[in-house]
Amino acid sequence: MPNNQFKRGELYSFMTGKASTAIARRLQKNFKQVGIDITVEQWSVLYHLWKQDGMSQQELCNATFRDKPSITRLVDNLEKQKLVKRVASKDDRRMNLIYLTDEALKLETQTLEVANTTLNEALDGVGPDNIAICKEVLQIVYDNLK
Amino acid sequence: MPNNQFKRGELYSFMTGKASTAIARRLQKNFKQVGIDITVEQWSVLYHLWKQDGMSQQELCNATFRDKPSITRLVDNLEKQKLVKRVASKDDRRMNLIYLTDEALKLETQTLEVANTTLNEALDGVGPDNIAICKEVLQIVYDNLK
DNA sequence: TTTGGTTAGTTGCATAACTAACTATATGCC
DNA sequence: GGCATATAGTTAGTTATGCAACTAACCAAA
Repeated sequence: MPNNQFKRGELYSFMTGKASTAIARRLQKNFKQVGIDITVEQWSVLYHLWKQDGMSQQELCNATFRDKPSITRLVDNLEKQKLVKRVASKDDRRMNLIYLTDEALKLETQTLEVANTTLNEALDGVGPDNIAICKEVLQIVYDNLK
Repeated sequence: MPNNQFKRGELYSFMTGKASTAIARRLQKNFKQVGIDITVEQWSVLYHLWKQDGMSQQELCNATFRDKPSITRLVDNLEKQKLVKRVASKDDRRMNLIYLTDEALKLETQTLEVANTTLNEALDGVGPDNIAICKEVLQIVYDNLK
């Protein structure tokens, strides 16, 4: 049973994710502005590798909420840019373990600063309580649908 | 001056829009399931045309928060599927006015039902007050960055 | 009326997404 | 061991996005 009914005008912004598109665009622009030449999607992969280096592609799929072909190509492109290296696992030769290069390790601090700046631009004028509630709602939405 | 500082773990979900990705995927899946053969991006264009038929491509850019090439191609594909027609404006021959076909008019009610269902799936377990706050926050984010 | 700037739309190129089909390796059961 | 099945990753085809460069039409000022 539906717990909410929406008037037609209310559907749209929720369904199309304008806010998250706007954040992604701004983040991309801010990367560019400080001379960081990676896409936001590549950043999302690096983000998880900074937390735990040597993840498999499948683990990156789960972490980034992307499918396998997407990760294959993101890793392809990151490899081209010499930011990661594929290493075949010795335990299970089906698996590639993805390792950061020194180059990529250097990007961590710099990109997190840019991400922080971007988020502050985005949330300017929003109170901390409402940010918390919004995060919570988005988490529930994700859990409901993933 | 930043009004919020984020711990590293808090950045990610906001920046990558997992929730909106999940909603878009589910909406796409639900369209497919009831035999509606359009992409969610095409739906977002039709959505505005149902409200106001005969918009120009530039107006669709503003309404859908997409750039001009994106709209050009979405309209290309919608035209291929015989859901819209480009009509050169008589007042200003640079402009294309985009008109819905009868086929597309029939889709309105059906897709809005699917969208409503999808949103109810997404927001299951979220209280109305929190939904309102979340919408408000996302609107501010959008306004801050657009 | 001509020139220069602006606006509407298109095209080309690179990256990314989803689906489906594929290869290769691993695993479990007989 | 051998076969069926599952898992990890790749490839191919279609759609979509962002950016930059382009054409065509409009408009305003000299």
